[in-house]
Amino acid sequence: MTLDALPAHQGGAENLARLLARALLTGHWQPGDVFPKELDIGQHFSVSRNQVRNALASLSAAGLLERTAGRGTQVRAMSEWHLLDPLMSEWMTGLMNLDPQLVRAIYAFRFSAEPLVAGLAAQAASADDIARLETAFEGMQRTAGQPEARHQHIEHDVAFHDVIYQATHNLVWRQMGHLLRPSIMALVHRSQHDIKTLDDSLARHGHVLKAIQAGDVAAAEAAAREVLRRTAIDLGIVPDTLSDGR
Amino acid sequence: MTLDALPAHQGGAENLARLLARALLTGHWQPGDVFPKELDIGQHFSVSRNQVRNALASLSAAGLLERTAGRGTQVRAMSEWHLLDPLMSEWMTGLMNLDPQLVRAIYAFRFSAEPLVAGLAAQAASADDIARLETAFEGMQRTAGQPEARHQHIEHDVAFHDVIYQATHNLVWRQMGHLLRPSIMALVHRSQHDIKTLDDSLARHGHVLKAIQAGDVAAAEAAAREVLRRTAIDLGIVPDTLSDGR
DNA sequence: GATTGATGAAATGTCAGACATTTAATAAGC
DNA sequence: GCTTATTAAATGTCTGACATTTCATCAATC
Repeated sequence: MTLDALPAHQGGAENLARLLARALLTGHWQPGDVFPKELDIGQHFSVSRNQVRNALASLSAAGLLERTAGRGTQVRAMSEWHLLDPLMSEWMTGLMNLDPQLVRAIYAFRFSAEPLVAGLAAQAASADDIARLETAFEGMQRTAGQPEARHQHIEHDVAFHDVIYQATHNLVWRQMGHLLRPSIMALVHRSQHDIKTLDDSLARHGHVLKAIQAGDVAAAEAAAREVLRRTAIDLGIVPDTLSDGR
Repeated sequence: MTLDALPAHQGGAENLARLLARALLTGHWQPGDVFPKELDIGQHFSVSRNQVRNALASLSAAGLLERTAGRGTQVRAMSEWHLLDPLMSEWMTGLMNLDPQLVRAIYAFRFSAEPLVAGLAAQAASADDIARLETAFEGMQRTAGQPEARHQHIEHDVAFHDVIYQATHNLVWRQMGHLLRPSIMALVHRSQHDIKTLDDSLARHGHVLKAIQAGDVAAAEAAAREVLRRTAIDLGIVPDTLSDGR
């Protein structure tokens, strides 16, 4: 893989890092491949070696690359990636063509964890949390079925899930919510087609809201599971086969 | 807080980063405090500005610091820390005097998540996973009650928990297992005092092993919950009050 | 002929200094 | 008193040189 296939960049080491990271996340390089050397990258994008080094340092910190003095820079396998690094999360935002294997893994995680999280939220949610959850849900209702408001609808949907993670009032789960944001966004983007599907999805979200309002742990878990089943159907994933290859 | 109270450092930007990170993690600075400037740090530790900048870049990436041109470097609040960043995990390894609030938050997370993880492991564990789990358990048994082998006992204990996360065969949970390693280590260190406690802990671990061997999801969840209850008792944590302050 | 050692090229890592940019405080001017 | 220059101080950036690590090549020696 060469640099020529990549889009131009708009200046700034962060932009360069994002650009290269996205190329890696979408599989433009294979694990074990040698990555272009600093000077070549700098020349190709017309940036200083400093910028390149800063960008590569970020990618290296995220486990996407392995750099060793004298040898060069190598691309690491997906199992080495630091999926929970906030940088990754940022780079993944808006990426619609993520590696399918990665999408499945993240969905599988949510499918196992989110019911539990909803249950914790039902226990720990404050009045503020519930108000935020209601706002998000009303936003989803208001924008449902309006093609011109699709973007807003997705925003509300993602916010709904995020609030649930926040409502656990646990530092670790909260981080998790932030990190999953882009993945959830990507999943939501892929699902939700016709009106019928959308209504069903909306109803299932409503059940989660009601359960959390009532503080009913078991109901919240069950309702969250139903929301994710809906997502799975939309994505064409069979829930029985969620674990990664052995 | 000044730099004078910190230990000397052994060269290398990574060591410097770890040193400063640990000072932050153990509360040597308060949120909002201004952090020493690059040149002062460099002078104090006799390292180049480059090293300092690299170290500070890491701390900044982990959410410990916020750097803004012209103003300086500020210390961020714990809620802003990227707890799931692998760097954090590395910096926390071996730290015995973590902030109590942080210890509680991490334990609360494990208390909620680990039963689920054990259940997933019971579903997905391969023969290799089970073999590793048995090895770890046997190691725990072999070194139990021998004060001179305490370090090894802890290693086996941590390995036991790690294997469970690995056995889910899910990329995200696996990462989680790696990240929690140092925290688990710290928790295990604090617990396990007398023989009686240790025997009880060992028995509870054994139940988890048996359930996973049998592929019994519900039993694995219940057994993992019992292991964590034991830990909670040792730590003096009341499981009912696990959610963070509202 | 195989092993060892010396040499050199090529990559990343480090340093030092100058300069740019941002921010905030201070002084000047109306 | 308010606005606007000026200045100081911090982080950010660039550049060129040098250091270090790694690997390949080739030669020397046994």
